[in-house]
Amino acid sequence: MATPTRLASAAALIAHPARAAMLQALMAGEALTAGELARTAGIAPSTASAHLAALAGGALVVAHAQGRHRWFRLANDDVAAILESLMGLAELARPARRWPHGEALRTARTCWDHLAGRLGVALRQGLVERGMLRPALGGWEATAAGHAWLERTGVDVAAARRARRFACDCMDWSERRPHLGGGLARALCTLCLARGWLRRQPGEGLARRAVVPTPEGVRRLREAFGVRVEAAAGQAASD
Amino acid sequence: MATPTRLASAAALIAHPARAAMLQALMAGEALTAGELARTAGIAPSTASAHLAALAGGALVVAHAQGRHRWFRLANDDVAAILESLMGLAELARPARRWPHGEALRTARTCWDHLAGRLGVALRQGLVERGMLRPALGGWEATAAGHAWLERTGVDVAAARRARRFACDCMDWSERRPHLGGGLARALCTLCLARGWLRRQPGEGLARRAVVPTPEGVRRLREAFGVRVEAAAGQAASD
DNA sequence: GTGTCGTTTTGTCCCCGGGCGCAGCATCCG
DNA sequence: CGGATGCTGCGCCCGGGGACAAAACGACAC
Repeated sequence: MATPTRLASAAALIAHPARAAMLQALMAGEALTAGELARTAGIAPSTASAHLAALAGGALVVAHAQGRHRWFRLANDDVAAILESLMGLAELARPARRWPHGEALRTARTCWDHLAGRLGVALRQGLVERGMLRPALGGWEATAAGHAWLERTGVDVAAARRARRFACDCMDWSERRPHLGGGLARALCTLCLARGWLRRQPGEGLARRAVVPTPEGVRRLREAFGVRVEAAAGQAASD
Repeated sequence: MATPTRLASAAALIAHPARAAMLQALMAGEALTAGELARTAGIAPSTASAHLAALAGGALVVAHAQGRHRWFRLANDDVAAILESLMGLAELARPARRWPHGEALRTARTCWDHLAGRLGVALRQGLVERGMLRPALGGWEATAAGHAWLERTGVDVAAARRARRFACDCMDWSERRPHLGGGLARALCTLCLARGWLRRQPGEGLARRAVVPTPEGVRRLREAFGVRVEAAAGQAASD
């Protein structure tokens, strides 16, 4: 009876609406304070504190005290992958005929530390079609042309190579097709945000995951990656 | 608030000890009746029936009525993959210093429809090292030599190719290294069981997942795949 | 030092999810 | 056709998990 119980308790950490809301917010990739997470989940700070202690105990999040704040973030990308696949499972169980989460989220969002949604899927497709990536053991590696081109574009390829995985497929929960994960995808996401091509949404909770392309971003993404995105038009998720 | 709730309800299906026990039993890959699952989970048939209805509603399992029995099995390999990764998460949270689930389970077991444990990991390593497989888009493909050799060994390669994925890595929860999943892995598992090289454990629950090599199996696995396994020595998991 | 802010601990209350037994229904057996 | 078997729906009961308020604690600012 040992293992089923452990399986159950691992899932139980995610199974609570308030904890799920916090985890969703953390899926944006940034660290958040206990107070922010409490507000996001719509519960009292004391309640949130107990939940966060449970999540930390289950190795789903890690805490980092700084001054009178405590910053929480997801423990690692494995946790993010599990959350995404569970989202996919939920979607599969009740395929919504109407997408209820706001168009912005579907257009472009972050998945832990990389890009997802239509943008993420298109990005992967663009890189592969242009011969920048080729299949490798358990994922993708850069071709010679791809490596040169990435460096020229300003991607920190060296940092990407230090990651556990350079580039791998990560199933997109809304598009049902893979987008790119791993060190390269992280570097790309960082680049787009640093250059101001994409901007994070100010909202809370799930809406926090959405990113919207700036006018310059629309142009650059088309030029650099051959990705067609619309400028910020969709409404943010109502959370 | 829509999506966090859905994430939570998807996880909640797994979060219950009784349901988790049933899912674990189904991870052996065979279909089981409602009564068997009730006994496995140690609950009354009526309770089990309610749980199974919930699992079916959540698209985690599928039911198939035949006579006065109802056979349940996991809905698909995505579900199996999610369950395995949650097991890994649980293991990560509380790394047991002593493996509490019985040696047999760790030596060789099934993971949905393919082989896992030390045997599964060694099998993958053997095939790769001997040049039978090479990396491909999102997994592995057979080399020319590999194809010929697999057919000669009696593996139903044609059936394996019809699967959604021919061969891909599947993280092994106990070994923390990948074993082989996909159509090829399924065919290999089928072969080993059909030829009597491996025999399923008679137990219930988690123990059901264990497979033990017969004396002939030990020899054949070494000859055919270069895999060293011990004959049935470990005790079955106490469940 | 004193006030404020963010977080956690403690205590208390309340609600609902899950347990079983029983009855009902379908199926197979002789 | 009657009895045994397998599964499910209904009703009732119980226990524990999670909610908040209040208070304690530590850190920062002035």
